[in-house]
Amino acid sequence: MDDPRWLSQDEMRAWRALLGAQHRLHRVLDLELQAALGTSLQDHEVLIVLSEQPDGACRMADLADLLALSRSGLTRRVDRMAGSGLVSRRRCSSDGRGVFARITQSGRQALEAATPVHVAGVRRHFVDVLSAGELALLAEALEKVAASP
Amino acid sequence: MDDPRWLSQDEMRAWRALLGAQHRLHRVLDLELQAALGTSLQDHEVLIVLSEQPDGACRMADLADLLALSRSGLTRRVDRMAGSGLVSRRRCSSDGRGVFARITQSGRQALEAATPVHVAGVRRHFVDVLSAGELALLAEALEKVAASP
DNA sequence: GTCAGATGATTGCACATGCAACTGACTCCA
DNA sequence: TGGAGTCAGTTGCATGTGCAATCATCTGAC
Repeated sequence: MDDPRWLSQDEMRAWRALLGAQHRLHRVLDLELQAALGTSLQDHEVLIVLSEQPDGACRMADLADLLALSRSGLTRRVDRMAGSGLVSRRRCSSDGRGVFARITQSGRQALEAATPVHVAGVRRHFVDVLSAGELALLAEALEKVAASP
Repeated sequence: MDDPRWLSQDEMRAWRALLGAQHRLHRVLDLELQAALGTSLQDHEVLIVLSEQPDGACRMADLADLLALSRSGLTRRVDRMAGSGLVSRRRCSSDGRGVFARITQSGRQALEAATPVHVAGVRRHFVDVLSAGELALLAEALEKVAASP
């Protein structure tokens, strides 16, 4: 129990539950979105983040951080999404190296169409399974984990 | 707030914290294990699960479920690990289609060597960031999420 | 006994990802 | 002004993954 080389029962349970919950949620939400609208959860996440930025645009590096994605991964995802017309690229006027990814009108429409499906999924599989108190504590606890050095 | 088409502030926080925490943990634990011993977190997870099975062996399909991995993904992972001698395959005597994956002696040694590093990482980045009460509640809440239909 | 259908595992293929190397652009100091 | 060092983004390459198709085996009905 106290041996730092091992985890206690509760610690192990919490650890495995975290792994299991995340995997299951990501998977089922992606499938639901695909089935309903043919759009991927990953594209949807890009659209969500961009739609929250001023002017719907964001520098590539910042976007990669917000999405917890590597730079090269983001380059290619933006490639694909630009190909489908969901986002556009724009050079940064003040820094010739920089590029903004920007959500397009078509991207906003796709986002609007997908959001009800996505939110319903998050509710059904996550929010509604928990009480308000559990949710609040979960948020607090996991924010500490995500932010810890 | 009550509009089922949107998430409340707290719900959104909890949701994003879950995504962020999981991604960060998986990434940092994998890097630590790679740096310390050159073994991947994924192989390590296979070894953990197998070592907990009676006789250190498990049917492929069951193992895939326990690891939250697709069947084909598991086939290939076991291929690789068998190549490194960490696990072995054995046909099931009572069902000619079935295959057992079994942890080898070398696999147990690798597991023993990696466990302190892995456990220390889980402690540092997850367990120690939270109180005992938070951990218990987290476990309970996330188990509900992982198990919900 | 045999054949149709179900089941466990594997393979073909396409695709998303990360790391490392690269390119072009910026900064800053001599 | 010019050149070294840094930085943003992209590309080459290797790898890991899932879905669909496939193969071998089992099961049950006749």
